[in-house]
Amino acid sequence: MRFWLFKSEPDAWSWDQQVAKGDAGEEWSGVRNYQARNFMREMALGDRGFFYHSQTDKAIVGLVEVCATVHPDSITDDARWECVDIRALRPVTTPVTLDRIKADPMLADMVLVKNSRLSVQPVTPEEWARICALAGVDP
DNA sequence: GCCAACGTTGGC
DNA sequence: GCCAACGTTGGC
Repeated sequence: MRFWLFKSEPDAWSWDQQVAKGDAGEEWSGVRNYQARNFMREMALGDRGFFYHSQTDKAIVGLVEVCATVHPDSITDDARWECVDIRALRPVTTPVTLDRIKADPMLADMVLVKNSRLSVQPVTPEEWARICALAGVDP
């Protein structure tokens, strides 16, 4: 199993909206960046991810699971763009903020820190375990 | 609201 | 194929 991070502006698509979709999940549509799309192509069913709120919160607020592998993005006819579906697994107990991540030597190399603009990004198993511990949530 | 970083587009 | 111009993102 691999680990990922999905970034969203809460004004556009929030954790609460994701939770409201239940186990059926929702398309992670709207990604228009090749790097991000390529990561989604690598995702397998059951892969886990962090749900990160950019802009206002700047924090990881929940855990998600990939519930459909890559398929055409339904909101465009442009065949270049594909996406996966994700569903909410559980919320974190303590949101892990960007400041907290930057302050942690174990997390200093995260893509979130190195390339803040990439909206879908890989997370290492070590980073996954560390952030789950900080968040007070089962991995 | 500003600005830096970065990705994409299009002219050559 | 290069590179300047432009648009977008996201932290501050």
